[in-house]
Amino acid sequence: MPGRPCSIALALQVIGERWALLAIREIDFGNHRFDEIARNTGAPRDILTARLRALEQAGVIYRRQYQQHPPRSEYHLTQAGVGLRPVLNGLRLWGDRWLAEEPPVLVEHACGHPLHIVSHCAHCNKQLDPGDASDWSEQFLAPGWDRDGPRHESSE
Amino acid sequence: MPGRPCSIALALQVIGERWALLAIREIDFGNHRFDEIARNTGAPRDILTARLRALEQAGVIYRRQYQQHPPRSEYHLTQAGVGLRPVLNGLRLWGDRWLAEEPPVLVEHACGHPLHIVSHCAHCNKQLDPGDASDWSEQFLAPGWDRDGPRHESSE
DNA sequence: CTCGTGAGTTTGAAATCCAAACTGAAGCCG
DNA sequence: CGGCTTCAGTTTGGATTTCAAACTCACGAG
Repeated sequence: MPGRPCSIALALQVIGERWALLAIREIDFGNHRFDEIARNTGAPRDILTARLRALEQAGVIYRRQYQQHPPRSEYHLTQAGVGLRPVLNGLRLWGDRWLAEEPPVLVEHACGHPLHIVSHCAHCNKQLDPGDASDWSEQFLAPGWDRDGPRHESSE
Repeated sequence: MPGRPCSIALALQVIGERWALLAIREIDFGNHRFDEIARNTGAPRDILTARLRALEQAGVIYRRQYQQHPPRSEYHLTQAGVGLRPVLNGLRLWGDRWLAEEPPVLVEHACGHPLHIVSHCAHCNKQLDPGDASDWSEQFLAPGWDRDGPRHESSE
């Protein structure tokens, strides 16, 4: 696991694999059972099993047994899982904007209008995004790194 | 490609593969050359080549030759690519919040304070996220679907 | 007794991934 | 000139993952 140390990379280790986010989408949708998740994502069932276990491990979802004997459980989002909604929303909006042929799926905000997210800095309340969180190209670097990779001060 | 029709799934087909988002992160960082991207992501070079080609294909990045003879090109984000920043930010913030041991990497907003994004509905300007774009569990469904999968009205 | 549902597990072939070595084509250096 | 380094890939061959489909086990209904 070389590469720049970075929470994006960290996050992707947890939810970056092929079916993970779709499973989370389904659970967030209210489809808590294995078969529903499998059907609606299209994921192979063995892979889905593996992903769900990994996501549970990572604390993104948890299992609740709703019957034993044939032990059957439902999958639910933890707080961390719910915390992925902004990511899901971001992906959806991006997909709608740049990928969808027909913009079919409209999400409405509680206010009754189609959802269009704008991000603001929580402190100064200014709108974000146009690269305004700039300078992070420097800020972002962990100590011991520069833009060209790890800095080798003396030995090593 | 079964599974629910959905722009999240669409988006993931483009940027859902293992190294895609990290490559985009690097390019957004200002590292436009192949070797830098390879180094900073840790991706195998052949895979990276494939991903970059796919992303170019998808219109997320474009190549600009900066010399011929040994043809060498730089990678840049298209508008669609820049449009992924909210997703990148979302992932970063989520990773920082739920995954990072030490919250090491602080990104500063232009206002000089640490970046903390809040999302607002562009129309009513209310803050979003706590599942407030609710009801999408219904809104989200494409025609011909209900929560349990495709609806079979008559034939088919 | 047979069928259907639900949540997996097993299987074996096919697709991917990967690290490391290799390939030109310059450019720099003494 | 002869040799080293940079850059952007390609090639290689083995390891790992993915996948669809079939199978399992334990009910519950008809």
